[in-house]
Amino acid sequence: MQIGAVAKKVGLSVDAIRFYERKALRPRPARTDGGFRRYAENDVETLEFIRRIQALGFTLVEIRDLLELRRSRLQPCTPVFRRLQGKLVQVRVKLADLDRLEKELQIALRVCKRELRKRSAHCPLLRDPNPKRHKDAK
Amino acid sequence: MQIGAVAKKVGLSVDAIRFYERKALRPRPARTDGGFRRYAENDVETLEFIRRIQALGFTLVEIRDLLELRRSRLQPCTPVFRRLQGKLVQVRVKLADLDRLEKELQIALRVCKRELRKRSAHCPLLRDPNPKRHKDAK
DNA sequence: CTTGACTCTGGACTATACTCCAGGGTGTAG
DNA sequence: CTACACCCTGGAGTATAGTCCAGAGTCAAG
Repeated sequence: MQIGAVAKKVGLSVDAIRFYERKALRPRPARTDGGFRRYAENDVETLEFIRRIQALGFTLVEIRDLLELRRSRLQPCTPVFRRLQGKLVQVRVKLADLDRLEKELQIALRVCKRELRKRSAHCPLLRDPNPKRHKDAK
Repeated sequence: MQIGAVAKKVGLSVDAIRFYERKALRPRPARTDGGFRRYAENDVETLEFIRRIQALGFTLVEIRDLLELRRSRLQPCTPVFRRLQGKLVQVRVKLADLDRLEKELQIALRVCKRELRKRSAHCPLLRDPNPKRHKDAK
């Protein structure tokens, strides 16, 4: 199978596959005499693995690391488990950040809405988007 | 006040302030004869505004747009309100994405944990991280 | 006038995950 | 043998929000 066929099969672009190769995500590609990459089913599976792991929020660098584990005969769960936990922590931190952000936006929207009801022309957020603070210092 | 003092005051780097200027986030800076930027209290407020809005998740391009509203004499709430709503929608989309991601990771972790209890050496995630799918097609 | 702290400009660099391109070679059907 | 689809490489470009740098000039105090 050549690269175009593989790309179609796994839903990646030809460029992306070559990119992964440059980034050492893929081992070594077999070549024809003319220099064309030749892929086996095995390679398709690896690429699908990459896509699945990426969907779990892992970066390409992290995926490279997981692929190394995958290549070993012994494929222990523990290191995978640890990495998943680490990623879960990261995701939860981001969730907390976004949650805080959402609340801030809601507060700002409430301020705005109040002002709109008052039919006042001036938006207080353009002056001081944080209604809690008063300037008096310095 | 020169740029270093302003930077200290608002908690930005000197480079960041100059960067904002290049990106047209700041109007025009007054200069000394020697070419040094001179800032007034007014500029400090604008920079603080930028920081606050950025903390609400707005990009520099979006902030530039808000700064324009801010510069107008008439500072109507309605366009600000609309922008805040748009941003809220964006944030909620991201929250939903991350939430899905979190659940996926939890599923993967459960699979892993089960395997660890079985004391099996091989991690199923390295083979097929998505336990729902079976390969048989094609 | 010298010194030292500060500032100036333009451009290169960081990270991430690719995409797009030119200019050329390959594979295969007819 | 020709045509046409496909493939090759290396490098540049995309977006975001800055940081870091060299080499040069400026400002204020002593």
